[in-house]
Amino acid sequence: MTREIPDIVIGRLPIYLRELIRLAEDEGKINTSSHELGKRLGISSAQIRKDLSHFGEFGKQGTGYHINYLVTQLREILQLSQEWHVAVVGAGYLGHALAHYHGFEHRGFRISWIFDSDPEKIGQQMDQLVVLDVANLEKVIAENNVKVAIIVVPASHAQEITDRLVAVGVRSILSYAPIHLAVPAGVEISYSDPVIQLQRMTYYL
Amino acid sequence: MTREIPDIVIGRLPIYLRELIRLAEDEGKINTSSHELGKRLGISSAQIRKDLSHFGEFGKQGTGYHINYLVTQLREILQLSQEWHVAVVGAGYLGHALAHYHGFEHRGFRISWIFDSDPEKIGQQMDQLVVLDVANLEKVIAENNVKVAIIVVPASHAQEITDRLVAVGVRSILSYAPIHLAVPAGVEISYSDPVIQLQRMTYYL
DNA sequence: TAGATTGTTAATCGATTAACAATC
DNA sequence: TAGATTGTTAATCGATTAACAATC
Repeated sequence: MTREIPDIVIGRLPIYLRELIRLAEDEGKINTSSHELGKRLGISSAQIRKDLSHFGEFGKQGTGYHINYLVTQLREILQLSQEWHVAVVGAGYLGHALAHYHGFEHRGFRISWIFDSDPEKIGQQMDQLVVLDVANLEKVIAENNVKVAIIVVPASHAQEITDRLVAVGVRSILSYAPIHLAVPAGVEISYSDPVIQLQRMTYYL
Repeated sequence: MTREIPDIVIGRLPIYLRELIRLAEDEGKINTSSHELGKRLGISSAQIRKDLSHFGEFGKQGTGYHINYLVTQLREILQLSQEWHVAVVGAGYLGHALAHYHGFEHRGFRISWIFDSDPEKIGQQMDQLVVLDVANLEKVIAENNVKVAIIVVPASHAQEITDRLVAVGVRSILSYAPIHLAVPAGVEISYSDPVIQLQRMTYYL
């Protein structure tokens, strides 16, 4: 019987991973401790050790964690050893920004396709990509066995696009549309709506 | 003694607000219930009632909630009756997308300034705005008593910009830089890093 | 009135933290 | 060895849910 690992724990692993890479690459550190990592992230050292303990024993008493080793382990756990090809749906300003963003590199993802329905945009070059007709969405996704997509279409079209993506096998969706989307069990969805984030903060002003 | 309302409750209020507006504007509904709202958002009706109960009694037994009334109340709670002027720091692709995004309208925010350090970009028109020299950041923020900012600069500059914003009075920051930022108590910070969100989802693939 | 739904209480469930033996 | 830090246990803390009297 495999223990069910809490979602909230999974959600912190990428944060640990990002900071560990920063420690190694930007600061040239070889080792770190749960205390050091926690201090930098505003997370208790106990929580970091507890989170990691769900997956194995990665540290050594007295010396802490070898950063490169822990990075490798976290990448395995999160299935980031391979590179995931990502489809972006919507070639507006935000789709444009995503197509040009280099922050995906070496972090497990590559934007490989971008779709739009506007005849003016279809065929246009965007960074390394050419904007494809969204009419071919199903064909491209299915043929390439795409599992990850980013939705940057208007709210009015987001549910339809979601349904089409899910129907042809996409199982991880990041949506920038300001709307709650319904997805079947087994499909992960994550949202990014700047207004929602700002509205939470104005409460405290 | 005022009850301390959990952060996690505050975080759900904007979600409720967004869906209530959708119910009213897109579907013409006048009333709703915690059950209906919860079903649409994938949240239990008990949680919605409990969350709202922290702030008062907004519903009626038998008939539920009058949507417009609840919307008004939530806007008051979240301090969205006024419009907050927002400074965007960074006029790259993402800053460009934010400047053109119309999703802030009627939701409590207006992008009023955009800054960059690149002489090529300073002076350029972006939607209704002109790109300002980041050297004038402190002056503009202080003179206009700006409390809310969005950071879209490279990770390498994000902490410096954060410190400068905080020093002149900004207290709510939304950062798109892929890095954890240190802020003093009393300053709220929220992050948006698409890679972090994608990495959490690939665990389940 | 009968049916529906609220606001709230108490119980349950789950996450975080403190503490420490083990050990590098 | 002495100091440091892990992984883990138990205690604490906090959030969610079930249930229901009140009442529209």
